[in-house]
Amino acid sequence: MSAPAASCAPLIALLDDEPEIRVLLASALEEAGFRTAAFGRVAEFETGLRRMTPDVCLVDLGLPDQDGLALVWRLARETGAAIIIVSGRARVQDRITGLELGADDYITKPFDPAEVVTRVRVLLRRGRARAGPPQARAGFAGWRADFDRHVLTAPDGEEAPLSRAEGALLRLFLEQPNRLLSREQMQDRLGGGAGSGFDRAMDVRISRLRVKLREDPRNPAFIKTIYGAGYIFIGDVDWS
Amino acid sequence: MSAPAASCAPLIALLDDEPEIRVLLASALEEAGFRTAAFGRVAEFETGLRRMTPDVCLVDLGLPDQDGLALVWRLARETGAAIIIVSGRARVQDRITGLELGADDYITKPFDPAEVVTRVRVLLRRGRARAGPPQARAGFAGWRADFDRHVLTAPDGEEAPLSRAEGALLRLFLEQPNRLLSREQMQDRLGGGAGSGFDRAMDVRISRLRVKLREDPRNPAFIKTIYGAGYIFIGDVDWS
DNA sequence: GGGGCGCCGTTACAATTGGTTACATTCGCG
DNA sequence: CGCGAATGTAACCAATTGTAACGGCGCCCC
Repeated sequence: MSAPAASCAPLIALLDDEPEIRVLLASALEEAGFRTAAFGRVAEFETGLRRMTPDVCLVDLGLPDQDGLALVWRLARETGAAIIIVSGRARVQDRITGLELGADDYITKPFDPAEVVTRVRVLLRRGRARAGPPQARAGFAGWRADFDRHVLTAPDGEEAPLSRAEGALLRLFLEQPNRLLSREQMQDRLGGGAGSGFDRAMDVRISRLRVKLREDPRNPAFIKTIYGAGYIFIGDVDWS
Repeated sequence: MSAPAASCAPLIALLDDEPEIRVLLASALEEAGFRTAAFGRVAEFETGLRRMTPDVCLVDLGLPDQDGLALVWRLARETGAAIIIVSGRARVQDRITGLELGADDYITKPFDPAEVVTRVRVLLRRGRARAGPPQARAGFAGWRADFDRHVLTAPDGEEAPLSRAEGALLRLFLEQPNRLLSREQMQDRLGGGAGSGFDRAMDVRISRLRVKLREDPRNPAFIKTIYGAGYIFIGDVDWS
């Protein structure tokens, strides 16, 4: 959890089909010092998530264009963001279902914006507490990466130099293991220059990093490709 | 965060002055597989905390012998346990105060024990999420599916990579074994493309998944077709 | 200043994925 | 058994991805 916000204030993504509610929530959250990104439809929302990494997602369930619960399920699996459901359905069974599917909180309408802001803060508090100071070394599956010395050590002890781009990319993966990262998100984090529009640079960087990780091209062990979506690093990472 | 659970089942500490509520909550939690420790007074509760490390504390606010909010504040600072306030006070300001002081959730009376259990699970889920990848493996009839690594292992040990669509589909089946799934339900859940009107895509996906499962086309062992209705996965699935 | 060298973005082309289509097969129902 | 609808699946194709090859750029050393 704890998507380490790109720059400064935590980013809250909003999904609600009613514009007044979007405005109500967005202004309350911004007044509290958060950045917000509001959407009215599931499709837009998911497009938006490709290029940003919110810390918390606030989603309304009663959406016109798609089942909100399916979205919650996907969000819980594919993003590290905390999820708060805001819904008009107040029955206990609805709440239980939403929470079981992966939501972290469930707020029923009508709601008080101040309470929503507080619950957002609560979720961020837990996420934040975990984020330690940036470390320079990490290990996974017998491998070691040293980002100060820019060296990658294989399980058999052999060392390979990591170039700047490779190191940044590997570090990004190791900070977010087991999470889907879209190309846009990766580009954002790596500050990878203009790279607007059509760019295969990320694919090539991935490819080169895979070589140093001795990946089997047919079935990579660490960096998996999610067709049409991005990449995901699989493994237990421990920073030390 | 994430009080390192002693050994087996997570421990939930209860504090409520009404014995019936203690019993109600304790039995619901134990039925759900948790260990519980119930107390009626703040003093007893704090004594108990010296000899045990609960993963979650469920505390009632309207206590006779001490201000509950002060207790919440101490718990939040001094223990790593997640805190859920259970209170008769339903005003927004009460909830905000409790959450600001360090509670992770706030449930108002009267409550449904099932929802309390679910919210406890949610908090434990977040605490554990840090340790490693979520459990994303399932087994059935000698087969193993690893949805993080996107690998399907046959009973004879042979591994086959699962593409994204195949993995999502298989996962959907394994989460709902022995239940009829209509094409619409599956499409919804997989969040697949616009699903414009007439689509045979699902049939083709099923077909491809059957190949990897080495199904006999004449008599599939796992994925049965229900003519005119949908598909159903037959088998004992255990998630580990 | 020049040459060598490594990094890294770009391009081109091969391989893979997954939706669509077309046609064979099966099912439900007389 | 015949018929139409539903399903299985091979084949096709557009989009996406892997990666080898090329070339610009900065850097170091002489």
